[in-house]
Amino acid sequence: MPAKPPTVPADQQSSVAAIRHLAERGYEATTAGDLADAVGMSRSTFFRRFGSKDDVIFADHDHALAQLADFLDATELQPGEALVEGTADVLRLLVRDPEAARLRFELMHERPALRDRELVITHRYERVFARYIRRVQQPATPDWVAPSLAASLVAVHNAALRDWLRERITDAPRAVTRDLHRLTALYERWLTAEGGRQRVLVAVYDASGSPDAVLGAVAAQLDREGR
Amino acid sequence: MPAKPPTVPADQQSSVAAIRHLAERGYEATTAGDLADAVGMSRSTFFRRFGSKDDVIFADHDHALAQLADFLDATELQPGEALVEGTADVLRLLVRDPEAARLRFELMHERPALRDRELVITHRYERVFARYIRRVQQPATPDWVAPSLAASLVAVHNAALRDWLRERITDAPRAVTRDLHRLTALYERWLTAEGGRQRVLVAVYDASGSPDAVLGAVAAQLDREGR
DNA sequence: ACAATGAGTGAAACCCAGTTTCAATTACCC
DNA sequence: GGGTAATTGAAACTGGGTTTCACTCATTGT
Repeated sequence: MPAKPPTVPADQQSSVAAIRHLAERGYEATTAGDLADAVGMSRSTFFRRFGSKDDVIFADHDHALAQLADFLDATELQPGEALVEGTADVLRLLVRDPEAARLRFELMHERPALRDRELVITHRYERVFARYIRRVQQPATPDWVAPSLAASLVAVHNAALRDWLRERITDAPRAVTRDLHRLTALYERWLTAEGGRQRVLVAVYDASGSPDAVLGAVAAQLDREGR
Repeated sequence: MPAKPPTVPADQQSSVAAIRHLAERGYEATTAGDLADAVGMSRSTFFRRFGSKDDVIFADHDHALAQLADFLDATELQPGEALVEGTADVLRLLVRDPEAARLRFELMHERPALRDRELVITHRYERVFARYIRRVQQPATPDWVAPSLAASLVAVHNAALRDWLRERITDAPRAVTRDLHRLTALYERWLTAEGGRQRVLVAVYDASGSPDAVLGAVAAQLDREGR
């Protein structure tokens, strides 16, 4: 599989038409020639534009991936927040066109080969995440952290997408944001300078105060520590 | 790509021969027919046995995957330990035949398509891990935990394998065991009953005692909590 | 012993995704 | 307008993977 020319936005509509055609007539039953006809170009041009019969199905991933890379390059957010936001943005993009997402999903059930293809495509996100994490992580972070967290981000994203496609959840970006916050919290010590410090809170309180007063004092102390 | 018959051990030698041939003559330059000749069977039989030109390169993964599934089904180890041991065992198996591993590695550099193929194959480990984690995790564990941890296990494994192939480390199983212990520690609260309990230690002590006495009392209390 | 069944193999024809080549068309630019 | 470069289409070609069929050789039942 050779280098594929970058997908221009105009292709987006064509690709939806192609996906629709594939879903209606079946994946195997549709030849590359049929597909080319369906999107209104010659077989040659079809391959030049989309690279392969499979890639037409995942055309928007190119866009989402580029957007993610740009975002991570430019963001000023804290690393944990940046990862959560970046991942949620990708999901938002994929969820924006429910019809395409659902047809893709059906096709992937019909054809395991497409599942594989999707896997490969989503793995490119992993690489982008890992590169970003390596760039922003604390000094002396072990090598395994970046690939490990990157893989988890993609896995959590994919799980949320699946749940949404199966209609187990309705607000996928919200769900993924919640889950990702908990995930990145696990890695906080390598993502933020404060996370690395072991802290001991010594609370000295007036024994004559009420339990509520003690709790209040502890809460105030926790706030001062920053979350 | 249809169902592939399970790889029998006899194929293992054949597959090494095939890999060697591919590495020597180049991937593109070798047709499926050449490969069939190289391993001493007809083109038809070659496809029946290995399913595809790519799969012959990753034939041992079938074995490793089956071994992992059996191990996780049967083990009595604590979940965290089981995951570490299972993953390390897979790595041990892949590292056992350094020549095959290295040739595979070279081929994957030459042909990005093979990288993709490997990705798909290693993803099957993720599913096996996720299923096991879901089975043993604590009640009320959030849904995202199993896929997230499973993906990390595979990622850490792959990172160790890559480091070993690049000769950045010499004892891959040892390195991966160390890293995986740290990884599973992050998820301990969902993997063990003790990890899940939030504990608050309230130490009431005699203000007239020495600091050492206080520390001693605290230490004793911690011991009684188990660990 | 010997048919019958069935699994494994090879040969050949076949399908189709993806590539390559070349000619035709279009767009662009001075 | 004319010349150049990029885009498109047509057609032939390569090779992976499938299918069909015939053949061999165990295994099994009688």
